[in-house]
Amino acid sequence: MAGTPLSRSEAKELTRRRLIRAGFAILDAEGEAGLTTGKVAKAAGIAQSSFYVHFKDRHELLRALGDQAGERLRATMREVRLKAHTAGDAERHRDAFRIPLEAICRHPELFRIGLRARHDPSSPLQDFAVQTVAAYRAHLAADLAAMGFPTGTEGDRRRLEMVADGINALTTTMALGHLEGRYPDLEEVVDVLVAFSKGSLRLLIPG
Amino acid sequence: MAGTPLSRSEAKELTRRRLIRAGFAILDAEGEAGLTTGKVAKAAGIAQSSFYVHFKDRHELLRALGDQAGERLRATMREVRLKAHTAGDAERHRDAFRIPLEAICRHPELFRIGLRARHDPSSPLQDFAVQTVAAYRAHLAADLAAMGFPTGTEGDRRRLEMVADGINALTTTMALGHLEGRYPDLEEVVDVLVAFSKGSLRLLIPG
DNA sequence: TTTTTCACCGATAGTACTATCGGTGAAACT
DNA sequence: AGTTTCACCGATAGTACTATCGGTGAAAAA
Repeated sequence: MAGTPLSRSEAKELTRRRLIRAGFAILDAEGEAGLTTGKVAKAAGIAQSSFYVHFKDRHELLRALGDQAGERLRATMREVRLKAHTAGDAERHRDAFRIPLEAICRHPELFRIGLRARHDPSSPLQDFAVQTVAAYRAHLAADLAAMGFPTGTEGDRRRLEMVADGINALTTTMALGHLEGRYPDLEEVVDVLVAFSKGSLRLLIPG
Repeated sequence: MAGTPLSRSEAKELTRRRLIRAGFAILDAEGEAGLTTGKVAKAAGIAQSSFYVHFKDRHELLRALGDQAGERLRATMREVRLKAHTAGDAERHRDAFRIPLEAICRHPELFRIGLRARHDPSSPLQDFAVQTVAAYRAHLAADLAAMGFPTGTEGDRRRLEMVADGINALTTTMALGHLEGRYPDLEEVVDVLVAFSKGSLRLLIPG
């Protein structure tokens, strides 16, 4: 190992990153109840009391983890979406399903944390998780609107939201099944998602 | 109030029921982290220490709540399924979606507890929740098989499971949206579920 | 009536955690 | 060089909870 002459601020930043990394690992393995200042600090190689050099309190670590999870997910989505642009047009439809799937599979721990927090009223991350899902649902609905599906009446828009909500839930569920090893072939998962969505989109066609 | 001359065992049973009822309320409102022996006991009107007259420890209460939740859900499903038998054949398909929806809406707190536990590794209810979902998925897949969809190859069976998994997720999501007030019309929810499933079932048809 | 049982109580030991405090040594200024 | 800063440490006060214990009075058994 090259002796790394870290400046003080660099060393501090490194420790903070270690705390965040340990926080994600513990959150994923043991849930929010298992995330204590002592455990994170120990996993990051510092004393429990030194935790407070980096975070005001336990709550602030959770907020930081939530923010970072959202940021990473957005970044992964963006990155993986770039590949879609290079694909042929016939593949575009399948890509619309494969991209979120890949984003989820890239960082399953973030995904699981969000899933858990969403239904946990004792979690400080609940609002964040609910908002993230709502934003994704709205994003998907907007994409469908851009594809030409009607949005004239309030009923139209609600239908669009329901379909978006459904597609989101399906993607989530299939990704979970894939991660658990039940659906090993990602292309087959895309097949199923495409089939489900074809039925729902037919509902949106006017007349 | 008629002075109720309860026998000792009747009084004990009543207290136990009060503890369970309080347990459900707290679990739904504050999550598993908020469910302490002190809070349940207080809500049931007894001292914290008296909690241990009825349960060996906190864990045993959670097990009891899990068992009872499963039992109640099964009972509700059975009850609501009886209505389907009286309906005309044209309505049978829609009933297949409406029945689980109504079962969920009848006891949303049990449903939310299960949803939360499923993704929480720190929850003693996790195994129970995961098994419940797996059982429901298998049940649905068996129903589809009975409807004549192919189950010859392992691939066929996996497809069937994926579709069942998807329908389950959609039902869950739509019920949640309905409970949150986003999809107030349950018949419209059924419309959307039918549309989604039509697409997926087309995938299962051989050829 | 007398005795036993037991659901409930208050008190408390034990545990696990949060957050604060004063001290320390090396890095970063002057 | 001397001085200051500060990331880290161990110790600890404070909090919230779990689970146990001996005591009490009314119901149940004798």
